Amino acid sequence: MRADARKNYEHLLAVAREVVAEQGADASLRDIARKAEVGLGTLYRRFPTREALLETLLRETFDNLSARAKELMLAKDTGAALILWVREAVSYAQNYRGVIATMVAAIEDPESALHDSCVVMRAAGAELLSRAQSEGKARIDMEGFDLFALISALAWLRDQPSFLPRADYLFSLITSSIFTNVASSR
Amino acid sequence: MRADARKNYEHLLAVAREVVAEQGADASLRDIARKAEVGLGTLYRRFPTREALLETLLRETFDNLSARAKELMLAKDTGAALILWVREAVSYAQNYRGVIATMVAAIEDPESALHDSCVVMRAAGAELLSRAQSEGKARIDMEGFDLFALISALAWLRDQPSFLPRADYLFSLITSSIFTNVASSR
DNA sequence: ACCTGAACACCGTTCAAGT
DNA sequence: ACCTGAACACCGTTCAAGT
Repeated sequence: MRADARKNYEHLLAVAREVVAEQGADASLRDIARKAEVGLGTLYRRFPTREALLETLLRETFDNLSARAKELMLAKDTGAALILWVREAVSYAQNYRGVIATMVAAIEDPESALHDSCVVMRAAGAELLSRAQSEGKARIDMEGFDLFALISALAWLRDQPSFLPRADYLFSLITSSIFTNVASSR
Repeated sequence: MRADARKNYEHLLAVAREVVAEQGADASLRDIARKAEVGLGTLYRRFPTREALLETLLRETFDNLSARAKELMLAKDTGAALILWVREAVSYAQNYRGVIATMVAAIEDPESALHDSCVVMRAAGAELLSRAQSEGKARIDMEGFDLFALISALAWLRDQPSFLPRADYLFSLITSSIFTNVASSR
């Protein structure tokens, strides 16, 4: 990449990070380009889709979560390690409002730039889950898929201002289901 | 209302119901007016906001849910009655994709046309919840607020195509948290 | 009283024209 | 190689002009 292009790229990313943090994952791309003082086409050249931009913004987050999962695989209390990782995943997602819906869609769409990262993240959670299950610390009918869904629901709840006052309670309520023994569908 | 106005109104509603069922709660209002063969201003005259339109479309749903709650207050198994009502609420929400986010926002916004209906719905659930609680059939630290949040999360999960294959399981998983005894936040 | 649609200020996306 | 911004096809919302 040429030096001037590189500079544009870096600046674009910095501005995008701010704008997305402020306006959410569906922020106006036009607005980002404008605030970065860059032509709209330049943004599209570097990030052909919105997912591509989000993926770059979330790169660090995904790496951190993977590293954290690896660490937590060594923790003594497997149940606590699982919940802690879920909490961190939700907390990261909170940085970019609305990003969770895009991630959920991406995990079933191999074409999405976010696909691979989401799959890796789900796999990391699945490992922590199955380790807890092997010690009887999590219900055995849950799969990595379900854990990803639970994290998504928790992240979505956090995104709703109405629910903010009870966000911590709702987290503990919903995660408590991981420890119930049977599927009481009634 | 004049006869011609009434006719426009009815037709508009019928078309809106179809389009929203198909495209979700954020369907194009322009598209609705176009398909109803009515000027865009006519739609805005009858439904000054998107919430107003959704409220009219959901009128019947809200009434049904209220009636159902009343019936279920007489059921013998208070726990089963609660879960059944939650299931029906989620099922109704499913008719209009994305409507749950609007409802969640509306419940804290007295200006929204959906506000009152959402509050009534939450109150209906709260009654079923507290009846179950009085018999030890639901954890006592839950409030109507939390039940509404749980229903919202369940409805949101159902709206995500990725999660469809495990939707029933996820319902039973998350609702099982209602029966856990303590907040295991770990 | 009611209806219409142009007008305005926004989008996302593409691509011809420039350096 | 890279950048720009006009062009196109869409929005939501308002409101002057018509019946």
